[in-house]
Amino acid sequence: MRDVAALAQVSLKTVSRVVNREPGVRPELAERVTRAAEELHYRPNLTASNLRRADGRTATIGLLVDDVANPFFADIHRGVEEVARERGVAVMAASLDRQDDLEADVVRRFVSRRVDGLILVPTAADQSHLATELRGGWPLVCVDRLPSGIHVDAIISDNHAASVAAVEHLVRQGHRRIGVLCDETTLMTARERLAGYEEAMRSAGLAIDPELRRVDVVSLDISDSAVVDLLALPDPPTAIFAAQNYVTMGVCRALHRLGLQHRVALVGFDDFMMADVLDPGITVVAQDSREMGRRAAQTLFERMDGADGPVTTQIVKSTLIPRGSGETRPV
Amino acid sequence: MRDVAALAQVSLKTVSRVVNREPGVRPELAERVTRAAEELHYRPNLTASNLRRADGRTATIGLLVDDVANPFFADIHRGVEEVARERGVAVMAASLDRQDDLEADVVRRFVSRRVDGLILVPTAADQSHLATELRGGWPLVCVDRLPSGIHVDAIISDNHAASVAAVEHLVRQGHRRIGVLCDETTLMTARERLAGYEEAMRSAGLAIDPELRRVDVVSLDISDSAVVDLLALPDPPTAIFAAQNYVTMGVCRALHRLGLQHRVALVGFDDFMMADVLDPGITVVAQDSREMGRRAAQTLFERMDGADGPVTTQIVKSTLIPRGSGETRPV
DNA sequence: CCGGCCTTTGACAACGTTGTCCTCTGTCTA
DNA sequence: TAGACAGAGGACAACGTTGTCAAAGGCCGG
Repeated sequence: MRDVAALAQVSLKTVSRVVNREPGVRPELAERVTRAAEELHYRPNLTASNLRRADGRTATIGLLVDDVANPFFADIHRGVEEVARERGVAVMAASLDRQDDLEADVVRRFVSRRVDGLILVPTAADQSHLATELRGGWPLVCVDRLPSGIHVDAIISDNHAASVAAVEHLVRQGHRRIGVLCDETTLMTARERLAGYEEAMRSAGLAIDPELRRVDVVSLDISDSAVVDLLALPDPPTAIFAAQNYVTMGVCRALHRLGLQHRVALVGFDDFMMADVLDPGITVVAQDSREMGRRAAQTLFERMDGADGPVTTQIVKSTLIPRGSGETRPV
Repeated sequence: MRDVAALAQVSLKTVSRVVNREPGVRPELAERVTRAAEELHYRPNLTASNLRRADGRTATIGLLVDDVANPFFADIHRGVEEVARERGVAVMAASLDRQDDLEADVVRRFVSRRVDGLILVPTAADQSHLATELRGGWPLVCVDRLPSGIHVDAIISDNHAASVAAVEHLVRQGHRRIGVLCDETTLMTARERLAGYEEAMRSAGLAIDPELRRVDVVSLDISDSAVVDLLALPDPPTAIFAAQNYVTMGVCRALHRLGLQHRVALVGFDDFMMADVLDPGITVVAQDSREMGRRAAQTLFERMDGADGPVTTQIVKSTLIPRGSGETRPV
């Protein structure tokens, strides 16, 4: 900037004015500055600018998810990015891999970088440690899972209702023994979906057999073998409710390998690619993850802009998409 | 920091020393500073620190891909992140959506933020505009596609060889009319894979029928309808080589809908989830995209650390995984 | 022709850190 | 006991930018 000022024979401040399109510079002078900047390939240093600026904004937000490579979170990421891009805000993404300690660690790092706000998919069982970290109202929005221990805006799916609908759908096909596979119940989504399953079973007057419930299904492989297990029971389930994307995929794999994909019904939570191409097509509860990302970003930006209304929890509706696997009738 | 210094009754510099673990502070004093920092919830301001620091590093790198939600790029992202995390470096990701002008635009933005380096999946047909932007040796590494117009490190797949192998695989099953679907040929990967197809056809003594070649297949839907088109030809192909992940998925969808998945052979470039569960399993050339991301990040960090050896192009080998669809014989 | 006002420009301090260099204290050696 | 020396801590400037304020110049009305 100093060089530009020297070349254009003006003061630093004038260069600053031209670069920031502030009014009150003679067009002729502005032109001279622009040319000098061009010639020297001048690029403003946003870091320094942020430091000095009154609002101290860095035009950067942080996004913390389980895994940026998981299609569900990648879609959220994409939604966040779409909104952020419009405002010229950059997104720093980080994968937490469900490591509780990483959550606090990464948040601290992002705070050190003075991001303007954070979007978090809560991992740890308790987020109260963030309360001190974010005291003084650092904007934070949670997505996918509600945080516990802190009171902030959140965007989540209608986990409970959608799970009830999914299981009712299976009941309607005549299933009475319905298995359920879900992730660790420390996760709010897993708990809600499990609760939805149980409620639907109860209200249909069906027994809740603990044998048919498998929790801590944290990977596609574990899901696969859990299915093998379930189907080896003396009185195996005739239908399965898989409460998450990788879990559903694991069930698919197992059923196909066993050649039971047309015998055992399946409804999965969260849509995934090729679910419609498989035979039978996989009936899923599709979450609009991209929209969740968008809403999270919008909410965050509103808070950053000073919105101080009461904390909200937005629920994004999901849709049951029947494709065949959920319409299989019990033998 | 000023407050911490005041509370601990030391100078700013001493706080700085303690925070950065510089030697030469009495343990007792250091302890006092640490306690004060704790009490005031002091978080160092990395932005200011970067501004002042000798090396001017921001511990941030930029990643520019087509789309962060595309599983292929999401995996690259993940690979980059893994390496970056070890070094405490944050990753800013951005989707370019193949918009040529965005490439220059986003690079400029990242340069303004003074990222320490960039990892780019080249979108525009020509990257020479980056030469001026990055003059003076701003570290840049390209992934997936070679750039043109600039000479920088790159990590790519063995597109040509792997495509030859894929098509030869089909030829070996007895196919003589093999269709090929690929993306826009402005993309280096599409060109290379198409060239591999043609070479394999030629060296097998097979005619290259332009009717069997579809380019500009930029989405799953377009791929789907291209397949319908191809199979409606008077002399349709008995096998298809799909040169990209979404393209392959589109072919799958079309074949399944038409009920021809066991009649028409298929080999796809790039693996995808559920490819092994479909019936038949989809034979693919699997790229190790995560490894590509890792290597890109490693190479970038080496350059950032001052490595000034000759510019390299690393080729990450891909593997043909036979799963059934590629072993279908012609009728 | 003078005083007031508006427009354009620049000088200077400040943002929150760290690099440089200096001072002070205490210890060791001759 | 004096001098050298090492270790600990602080004062100050600087990083690249922007906010504040004042100065300079031109224009207008009286």
